[in-house]
Amino acid sequence: MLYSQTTKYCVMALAVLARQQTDQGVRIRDLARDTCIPAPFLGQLIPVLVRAGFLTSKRGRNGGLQFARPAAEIHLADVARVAEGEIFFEDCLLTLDPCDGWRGCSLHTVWGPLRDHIVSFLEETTIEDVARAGLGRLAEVEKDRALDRRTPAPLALGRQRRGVTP
Amino acid sequence: MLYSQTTKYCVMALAVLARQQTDQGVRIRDLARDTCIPAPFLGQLIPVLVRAGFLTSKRGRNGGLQFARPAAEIHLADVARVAEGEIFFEDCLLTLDPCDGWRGCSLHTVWGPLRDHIVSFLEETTIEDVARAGLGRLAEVEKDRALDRRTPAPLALGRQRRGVTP
DNA sequence: CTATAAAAATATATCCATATCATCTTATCA
DNA sequence: TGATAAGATGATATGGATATATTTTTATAG
Repeated sequence: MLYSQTTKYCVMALAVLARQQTDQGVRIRDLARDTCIPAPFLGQLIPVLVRAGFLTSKRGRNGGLQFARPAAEIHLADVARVAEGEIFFEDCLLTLDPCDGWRGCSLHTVWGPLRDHIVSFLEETTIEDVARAGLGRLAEVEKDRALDRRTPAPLALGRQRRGVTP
Repeated sequence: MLYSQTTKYCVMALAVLARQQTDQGVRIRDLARDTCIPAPFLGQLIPVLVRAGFLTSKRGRNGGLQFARPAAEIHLADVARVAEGEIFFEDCLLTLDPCDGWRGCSLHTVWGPLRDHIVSFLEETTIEDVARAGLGRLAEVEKDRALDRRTPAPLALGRQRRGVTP
């Protein structure tokens, strides 16, 4: 995976929250249910996202989560920086020169362009992009599921991995 | 990291080996020294690369490692498939629709192009590319090191991470 | 002011990639 | 054939990411 499960959880949580945003706060418990992130684990991710300035949280009755700034201003790169650390962006995929780490890496001509491409993607894509991109396809997915219910899929060709998120 | 440390070790080992290839076999011990991969760990990676058909190994005196096929015919994607499994290529970075894994993922329009780009890179880049790409820069790196020895670097600005390979 | 609902904090457990260690097997040379 | 040099194998240790459970703090309704 390009980045860790934890980072992915953060992206998912923020994107799903962006869809549910109202003037009411959203409870961690509900967000966990809607994202299928283990609730206690999400509960320990949230304070990180709050401290990072993405969210505000309010305790007590009628508490919950809200965005501290618009989802359109939160980029995947921001999330990755918080969840993976700055090191993530300095990563070298192809280090060759022995024992000298990225500094001595002589392969930036090979790896560099792809790396730039990846970083651009993370810098340009916002949580709102993620939240909205799905909407167009949701109906389609629903139709798909309805079909599934009527005509069972053929055995073990395609579709086997349903539900698996590696 | 795009792929795991183990995969990176495999790529490094193969690339360094491609540079040292003679009619003699190369010893695991020496390859470990030249790549700075922990020797016992490399010793357990090698049989995997042998079984995958990248290398041949010969035991006993005058034994060692050799390529089973030209380094120019081994692609990074082949190595990743062996070290990470096929799942690696089906990975979804942005799964949003709750509890449905990659199949229900509605974000392929966002993530798909980058993903294709990454896979193409892995499919097109060979071990020989990696092995040769560095050669042009080696002299430069050597000069750099010589300079370092004469004029100590300023404290804690830049260069701090020398030797770190995240 | 008290009960309650919520997030925050803390401590602990689990799992997997990574790494190490000890032993076994094989091939060659003297 | 015995000694040695090499890779193969299997058991075990470690660390960090992931996950869970428990307790503490805070805010609000009533």
